[in-house]
This record gives sequence, C-alpha cells and structure tokens, in this order.
Amino acid sequence: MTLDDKLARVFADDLRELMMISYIVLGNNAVTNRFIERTYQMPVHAWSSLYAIAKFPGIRAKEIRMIFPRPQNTISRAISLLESQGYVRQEASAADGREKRVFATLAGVDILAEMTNYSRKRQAELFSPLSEAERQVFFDLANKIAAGPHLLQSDVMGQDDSQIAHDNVRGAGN
Amino acid sequence: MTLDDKLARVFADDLRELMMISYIVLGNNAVTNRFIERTYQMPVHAWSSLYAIAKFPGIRAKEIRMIFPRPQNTISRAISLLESQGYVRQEASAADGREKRVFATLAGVDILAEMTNYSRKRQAELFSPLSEAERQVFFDLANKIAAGPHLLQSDVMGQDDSQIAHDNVRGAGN
DNA sequence: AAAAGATTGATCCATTTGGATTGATATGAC
DNA sequence: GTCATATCAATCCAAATGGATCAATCTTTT
Repeated sequence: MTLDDKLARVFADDLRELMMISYIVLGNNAVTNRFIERTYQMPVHAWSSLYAIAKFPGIRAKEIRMIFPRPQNTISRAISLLESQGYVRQEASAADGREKRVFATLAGVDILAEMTNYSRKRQAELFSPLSEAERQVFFDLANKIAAGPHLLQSDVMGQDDSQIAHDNVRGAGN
Repeated sequence: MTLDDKLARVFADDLRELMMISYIVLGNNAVTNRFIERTYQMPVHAWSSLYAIAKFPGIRAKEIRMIFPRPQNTISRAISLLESQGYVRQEASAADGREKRVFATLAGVDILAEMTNYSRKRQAELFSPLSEAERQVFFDLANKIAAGPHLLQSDVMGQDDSQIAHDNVRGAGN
C-alpha cells in the first residue's frame, strides 16, 4: 500500500475530521513556523502576539493568551522578546497595578506589516484549492465550531484545570 | 472592548481563515494533549503513532511521519517509548536492512481502542455545532485543502528543506 | 566492483516548552 | 481594617522539541 493510500484510509475512518484538521494545521505550521523563525528571528508565538498587540493597542497579556490559546508563560516570554527587539513597549496599567498594557512601536508596526503580507500570500496559497464561495462556506462552518462551547472546555476529556479555558461564551445561545 | 469583541474582530480580518483554523486546532490540542498525557502517560505523538501502527501493521517510521507531519526524531522516540511500554514491537525489514517494520501488540491494540473511544467522543463534542450535512461539507472542503499541492510545499514561504515535505502528490491533477 | 551519493532510523545537544511556583496587587469576607 | 482568596504576569526547572549528525544499509555511477 502506498503512502497516499494510507493517507486516504486515515481520512476515511472514524476519526477523519480530527485527523484532517490536525493534518492541515500541523502541516501548515511546519512550513510557517520555520519561515518566521528563520526570517525574523522570533518564534511564531511572538508574531501572533505582535499581531494582537498591533490590532488592539494596550491589550493585556491575558487577553492575547485567549485569542491564541497558548499557555500563559509562552505569551509572557513572547512579549519580553518583542520588547527586547524594540517591537513593543509595556506600560503599567493605571486601573490595575498587576496588569501591563502592551503597545506596538513603529518598528513593530513596520515589521508586522511585512510579516502579514507574507501570511496573506500564504493563506491564499493554502486555500487556493477552494473557490471563493467554498472558502466562505468553510470559514462559516469553522466559525460555528469555534463558537461552540466545547472547543476549550471538554466534557469527555475531563475537567479542564488548564490555563487555556476561559469564560469565553462566544455563540452561547446560538 | 471585551474579549469576545476582540476575537470577533480577529475572525473578521484579512487573515481570518488562518486564524480560525489555528484557533480551533490549538484549542483542541490543549484539551486533548493534556488528557492523553495525564491519562495514558504518553505524549500525543505516541498515540498518533500507535494509531498508525495498529491501522497499518508493519508500517515504517518514515511513513508514520508523513501521515502525521512531525519531525523524524519525534516519531523515532514515540516508537521507542511505545516499545518500552509494550504496546508495539519492531522487526527488521527483510527487504531493506535500514528499515524496521512496526506492529502493535495485543496490549497496544487494547489501549488504542480505549483511546480511540475517547477521541471519537471528543470529535463528536467538537463538531456538535454542525449538522451531519454540514460536517460532511466541512470535511470535503478540508480534504480539498489537504490534497492541494501547497500544504507542505510553499512557494511564498521559501524553499522547504525541512524533513516534513515529501513527494506526496495527493490530488495532483485534480 | 569500488566509490560516491542517498536513505533509514537513532542519537546528540542546545533551545523551547509548559506546568508549577512566586511575588505583587486586587477583591471579598468578616 | 485585617485576613483569606483570587488574579496578573514573571520566573523556575524538569521534560520535550527539533535541527543536525551519525552509523548502517542500499542505490547509482563509472
């Protein structure tokens, strides 16, 4: 049996949906992470964080971690790396002394624009097998999954004591 | 702006498709990996490997790595862990002295059945926001993306000298 | 058939990861 | 107002990760 036959059989069985989306994201990450790390001397999480910081000036570390479901210390480190590279700056929150608000610098905005440009092209490349209409349908369905209550909180895989789950109720009641 | 508003804005912008599928898979992995590691004392890659080994008796390490796009040494280590736990055994290939063929033991098949059962339930939970018809559409579209030529080989993100890309031509000519 | 090159899987090792802890601040209970 | 509890972000540290190398084997070239 060839490799392609094996892949086809994996994608034909019980767990096909899980296998398929993992395959896509892991495969894409292998390509993307490597590129970002080699080109910009930062881990992918730093780029994700910079993206969130530029998009939401003054965002808190805690919020970044909910937009990109990663452990807390990952984000903490990403921010401190970005700060050391001069791409973001932190300010103590006036309202709450525990918090820091993070802002992108001009250099940060610049490099993010460049990186985002690559990502846009990568996205176009990755989704090129789909028509515009299909892309829309795919996105809408994915959005439904993400908005569901069980992405970060599982009943079947035990109580979640991780730092990932949060009180996100996107789509509750839909 | 609330967290949910921020998430909604991320999923409304340029890179929404990439953001969305990453969000789903990273979020799901956080839940799943934690559960597998805590319940079965093995990393998720070991369970993936065991899955492939049970499904394709005598599979080579190299092939597993192409079904689950992960670095070569990750699979090598996963197999040796599974072997030490008595879930798989390796045999020298008669045809090629470099290769080893891997087989699941009875214990391996047993524990895999248990794990697969959890995964099936997890999959049902994760995809529960979709109707049966929607699930099918989502899967078909995802399959198109996976079969495209640019998942593991990117033009826009540089030459791929990683060990991940391979001569998979699934869907070439489609 | 010898030499060069390619491929398989194990191992090496510097870096990254992430769960847990800590220190600082805020909130709630009494 | 004090004490107990909760939350935020940084740090600690054991374990995992992954690129690179290696030894063994197979293939191709000449």
